[in-house]
Amino acid sequence: MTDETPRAHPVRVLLAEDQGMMRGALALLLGMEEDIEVVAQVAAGDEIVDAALTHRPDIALLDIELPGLSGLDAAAELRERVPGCRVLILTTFGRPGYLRRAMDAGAAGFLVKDGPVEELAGAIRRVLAGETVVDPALAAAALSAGPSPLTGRECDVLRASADGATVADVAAVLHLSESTVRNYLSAAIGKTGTRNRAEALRAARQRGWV
Amino acid sequence: MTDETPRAHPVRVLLAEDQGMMRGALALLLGMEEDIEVVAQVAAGDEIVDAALTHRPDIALLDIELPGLSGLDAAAELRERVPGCRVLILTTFGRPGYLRRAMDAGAAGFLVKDGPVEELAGAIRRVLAGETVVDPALAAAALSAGPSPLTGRECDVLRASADGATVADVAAVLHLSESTVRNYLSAAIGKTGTRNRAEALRAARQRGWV
DNA sequence: AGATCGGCAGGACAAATGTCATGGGTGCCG
DNA sequence: CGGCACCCATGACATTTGTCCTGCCGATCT
Repeated sequence: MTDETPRAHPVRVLLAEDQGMMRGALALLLGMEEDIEVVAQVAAGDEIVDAALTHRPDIALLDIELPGLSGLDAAAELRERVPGCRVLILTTFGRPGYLRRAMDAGAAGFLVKDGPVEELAGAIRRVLAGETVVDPALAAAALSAGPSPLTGRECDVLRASADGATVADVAAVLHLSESTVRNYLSAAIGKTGTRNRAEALRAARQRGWV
Repeated sequence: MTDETPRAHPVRVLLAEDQGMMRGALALLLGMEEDIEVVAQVAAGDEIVDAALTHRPDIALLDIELPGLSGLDAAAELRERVPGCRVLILTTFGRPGYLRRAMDAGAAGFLVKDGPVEELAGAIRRVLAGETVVDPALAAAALSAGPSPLTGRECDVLRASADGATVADVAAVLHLSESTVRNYLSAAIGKTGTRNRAEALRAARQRGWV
């Protein structure tokens, strides 16, 4: 609660990452920095907001693929309920669509795990200084991808069609008629410019439309 | 250079991991241990053997999903060409089939990235002491899965059917007739006890049959 | 030599999938 | 109010996919 000059106390960081080894390694790594302190670590998306409310971090470092709640959804919720906390997304996949959705969710930065570790602490400091940290190449790709042309239902059906689920399966899960499911699927295939569900799902994921 | 008690020199470790952040963090982490020295880091599977030949590590810490050559294939090659080097597999996915194939490839240990970081250094020491390090629950699952009933061609066709490739696509890639492709696919679906290619591929992957 | 297994292919058939046209219902916006 | 987009549903249709049966070839084992 005592904030005075630029950097009175170390940056308080919340770390959300499901892989134990990665989480531990990152925490150790960040802990070695003079001006950074990892105040909370969580392994599931639905623990993020609670942890942020109790530990009041300056920055939340969020993975996207998390059990419970996606890091992107958690980011959106953080913006509302813990406004003082900036969000830095740290993810395996540099999909253009992820970046788009991260920005929509109010993230202040977007890092891929491919980069060197040294980038991380720097990105945290830059985000805290008010900068928006994004890989320029990725930003370009995200812009060229455009917004999603898929309707909500088309998304649902596409998602439910993963892993070899049949039309009947999807219809049962979503309480739709089989005809309707096929219609949505056909629409999604058309909009993605692909030849079948599998390709459509792949394309939609790639562009962040699901 | 300074020899003390148990070991004359620190354990020489080769680290193969494609995610830069993970690789860097692990290297830093292991480097902090007194008795461990990371002598080489590579990001691609096809660099592993070369690096091992030049740096002569005691242990190779290998991810499975790597560009170029899979960590499992690299492990098999290491056993042949760098016999003094033990292999410890470190992977995201605790699929039973991965474990099976790792053991077939002559790995001395199998760790999942989910576990705590502290496990890692301990596992390295235990492997070096001659132990075989495997998660017991995973070992049980691997045994219950049984060996692959799929023939070589059935595997090929299944793999080529990923991501929505059509029968015609697969036939073209593998230089087969469409009838033949459908026959293999049908056989694979039957042997996996599934309903279509997508499920068959999923099941086969899960059990390590591809 | 005969039996067996795997690779390869063709045909015939049923089931699942994808396409299209059509229509009704809702809510939103100009 | 009239469009407009989205949701949901039918029915008809072409295409793709999955199943089954048959057959040929070569390698391997007994």
